[in-house]
Amino acid sequence: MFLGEFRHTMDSKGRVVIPSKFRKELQQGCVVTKGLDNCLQILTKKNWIEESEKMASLPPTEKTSRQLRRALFSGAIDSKLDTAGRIQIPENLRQYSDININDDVTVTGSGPVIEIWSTKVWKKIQNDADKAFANINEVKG
Amino acid sequence: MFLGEFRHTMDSKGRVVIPSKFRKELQQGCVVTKGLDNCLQILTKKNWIEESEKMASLPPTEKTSRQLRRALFSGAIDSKLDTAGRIQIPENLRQYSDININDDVTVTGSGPVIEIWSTKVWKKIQNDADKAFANINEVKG
DNA sequence: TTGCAAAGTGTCAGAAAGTGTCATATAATG
DNA sequence: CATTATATGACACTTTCTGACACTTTGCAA
Repeated sequence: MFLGEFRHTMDSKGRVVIPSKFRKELQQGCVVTKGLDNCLQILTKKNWIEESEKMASLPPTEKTSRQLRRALFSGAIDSKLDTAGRIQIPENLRQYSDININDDVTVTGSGPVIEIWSTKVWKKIQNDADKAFANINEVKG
Repeated sequence: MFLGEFRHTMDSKGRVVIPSKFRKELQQGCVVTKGLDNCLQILTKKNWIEESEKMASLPPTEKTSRQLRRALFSGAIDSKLDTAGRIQIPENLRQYSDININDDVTVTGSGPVIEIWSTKVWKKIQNDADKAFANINEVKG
């Protein structure tokens, strides 16, 4: 179970530090995938296998299942932490998440997965979420 | 399991570099075939045997299965990586996939198989695939 | 047959990208 | 406050990519 919010930067080689609290669970390797709203997700090996097996069992003759398979697998990458607890983010995922070299990055624990955000995007998302929350309360009240 | 998305170009002799992460599994030889949606597929020897057996067992009386079988077998070529990790794409498969000499090529891991795309085509396919993927997740969430 | 052109294959070197390690700075903990 | 752990930048090292070029093979035609 991953919890919390952490600020880091992407180093000049495209690496991001994973908060030390998260490292133990990722020791056996992890998979980075595209998440919703332009974030990246880090899954444990175990978690990934569950997700991908669902996908692999879909019939390849159907168009939507082909699409799903392609999106999931092409957007994923098998990885592991280096000795300094960092993870390498490949070019295509950097583009997807809009995180460039030396950018500020926010790493959040989100239950079973870890999410990686461009801090710029994260702030906006959070702002929107807060607004929505405020509105709900106004309506209620 | 093949994962990820990689940009390359087809060299002036019709060869494409296979990303280093994929090479180990292809060391024993591989088969290149026509895939659906104008991509090319690379299968491991083992995978090819399984696929082709499935195909051979389809009833030859049905038109679509005959078509599939012809496309699969006539378009297939037994190949191997050269010492630089490249693979030669024969003329008929280049035409099929719309990849010309010196074109940009995207190589994607798609679970059990590798797919090779003209980057132009891939961008469109990827867009569709990402949409389908986002929809599924929205519904799930 | 012989020569020529087209296509395929092998090898190499420079450039680019990725990886590992260390030292210092910063933060967390008792 | 002292001690430990963590984060970050710097740098060296390794791997991979790419383009170039030469060699081999094939098919065709003189």
